[in-house]
Amino acid sequence: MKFEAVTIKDIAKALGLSTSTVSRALRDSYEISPETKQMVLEYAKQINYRPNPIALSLKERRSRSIGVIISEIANSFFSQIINGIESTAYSKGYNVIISQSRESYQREVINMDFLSSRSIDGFLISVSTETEDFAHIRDLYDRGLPIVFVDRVIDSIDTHKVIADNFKGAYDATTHLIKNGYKRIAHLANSEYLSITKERAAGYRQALEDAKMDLNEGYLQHCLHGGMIYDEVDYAMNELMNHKHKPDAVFASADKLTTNCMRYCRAKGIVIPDDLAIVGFSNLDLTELLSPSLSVVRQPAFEMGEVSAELLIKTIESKRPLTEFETRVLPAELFIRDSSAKKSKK
Amino acid sequence: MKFEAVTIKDIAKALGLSTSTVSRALRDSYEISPETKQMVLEYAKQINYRPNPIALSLKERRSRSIGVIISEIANSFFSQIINGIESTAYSKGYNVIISQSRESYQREVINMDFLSSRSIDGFLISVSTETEDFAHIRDLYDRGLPIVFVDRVIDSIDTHKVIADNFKGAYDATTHLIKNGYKRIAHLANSEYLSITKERAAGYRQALEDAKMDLNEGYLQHCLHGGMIYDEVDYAMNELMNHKHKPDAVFASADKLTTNCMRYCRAKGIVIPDDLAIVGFSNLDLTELLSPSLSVVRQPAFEMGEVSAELLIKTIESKRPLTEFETRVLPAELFIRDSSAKKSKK
DNA sequence: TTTTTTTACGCAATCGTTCCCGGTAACGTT
DNA sequence: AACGTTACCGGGAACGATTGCGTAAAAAAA
Repeated sequence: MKFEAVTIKDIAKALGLSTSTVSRALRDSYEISPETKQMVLEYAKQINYRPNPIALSLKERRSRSIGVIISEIANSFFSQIINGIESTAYSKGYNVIISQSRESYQREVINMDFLSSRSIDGFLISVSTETEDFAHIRDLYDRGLPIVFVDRVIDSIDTHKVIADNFKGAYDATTHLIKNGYKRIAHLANSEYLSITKERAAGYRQALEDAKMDLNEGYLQHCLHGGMIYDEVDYAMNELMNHKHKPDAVFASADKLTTNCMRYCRAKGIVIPDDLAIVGFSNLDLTELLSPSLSVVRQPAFEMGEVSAELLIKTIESKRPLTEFETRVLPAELFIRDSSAKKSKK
Repeated sequence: MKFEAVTIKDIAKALGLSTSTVSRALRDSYEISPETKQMVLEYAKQINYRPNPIALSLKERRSRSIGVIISEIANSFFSQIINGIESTAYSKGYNVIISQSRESYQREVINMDFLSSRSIDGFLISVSTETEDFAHIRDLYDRGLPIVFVDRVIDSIDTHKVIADNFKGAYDATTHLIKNGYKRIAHLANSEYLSITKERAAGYRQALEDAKMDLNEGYLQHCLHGGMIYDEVDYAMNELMNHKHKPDAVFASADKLTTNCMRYCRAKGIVIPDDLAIVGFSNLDLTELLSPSLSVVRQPAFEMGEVSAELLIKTIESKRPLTEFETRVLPAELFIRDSSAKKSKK
């Protein structure tokens, strides 16, 4: 099946003009007489002419579409980021093509390869939790393809970056637990490779330090897939709960980590927050409906998407290669609910 | 910024051949000698040649990308559908371009217009709750653009359709409430325009009828935006709870309707399921973490996405316009949890 | 009236690819 | 020797749009 569109040629033929004249008339060139212009414009509107974007892309060697590499859209944080991206992209006439790595390095490489061969003008990337080797990204970067990182950035690649204030978010969350009387605060962390993991762990450490509390290295557990696989959370939580000094609170540093931690507690009969308090990074919009309602650090995902798309499009449309790049840090906010209620004396 | 790709011309020049020969060698044409073929293939691999998809699109008059129109990706049901779509689309070499209507008719029209002018080979559509007039869809359909409906279909347009068994899902959910002792079962329904609304309401009615229970018309409340706006749920629930015979159970027919119904109960101090039992259509993956855990009718969203993408691509790639269309009905499954526990005698 | 300038348009190249026509060898057949 | 086959390859026209350049006619200047 095919559906034939109207071309500039059809207009030219119908009006007895050349294609160049029609093209110029449509672009309102000065060297076309007002009468001709009006005639063309009217006819074009009448037959609902639309310039063929593919022909334009070929001519201008740009596709007006950007590729987005994220772990998965079924994650509130990322779906909100995408909303932000689409918002600015569409307003500037760009298409958005989304591709999910599902926290797999291999899929990330394959997807980027696929998209980059499909004439993408630039990439918006949040690397997978498994990604340790950046050759596939550096490769495209070196060939001059505009790239902007969101959330999970790569320090060694010099380009625009948009992140939340992970350090402060983690610091605030941990400090909140401390103030509410928790003494043994564990950290259920994301993959060690990720920038956000390091930043959040640093905030966690600093909070403990500022409160003159010792960091028990056994309280730090990493999950390579960011909690996407329940078993890794199960393993990590078992490690924590079998510790000789069982923690009384957990600071989880990702959406899935937080919810799967709750799942674990349900399964094991651990009462939140009496047995174990929980605060986690999460952008879920129904944390208050959970049982108990969940205290979270929330990132400004929509804005992050907007800003990163703006920066990417700016890079794409700049005449010459940029040399100055910025890193935008947006605030993360702590929402206190029941899962981290003041510690009960018992 | 721009990044220059290798073209067939570069290969031709480097190897002293014509572009036609190179093209044919790459496509393994019989009229090219094995030696030439190998030479071209080797060199192409060496310099990492990738055919320019845009040039191909122009030539073949197809873009190998499909447009998806849904209400919003931040909804588990739709994000799962998209996963299914991407899964088959990517495996067949198609790009997926997603566009969200956010349950707005106007946005749906604008987005479809935008995408159809961007050389889409076909559409996968789940109409918005507001969509009552189908002219924008019929228009494209009449011009021969392949279209497949998912979930929310339009009866009057003859094309492939993929839906869940809404009637049975609703019937099962309602029957389950009846069996658990609930006598006054209300139905919090989606927009009246939607096909799914009618199908689910029919299942609800049938279940009541089969149980020899009267349908109280006051128990049927519609929400024009499928619960996306809290206030409409608030209004509808107030109508229900102020009914002279206050219902003791609610069957909600959409994801957001269900969760916002819970929100309402929280806000009003209505205890679930003691004061009001709830069963709803939902594809949330953390219904068991809610308080109380939520009984749901779950749709096979991923499969629906897969199947619909398959049907769409089949339509796109068929040589002549199809005349026979199928409607695939996939099973929906009821998961019973605490929100619809057996009615307590009190 | 002649020359110059301006106006308004067409020609053709271009983007990267495919594919319809050729064309030219080197054979084999009569 | 003359012709037909076969194998291989190149030229060039598409696909739809833009754009530099050329140029006819009209207008302005000489």
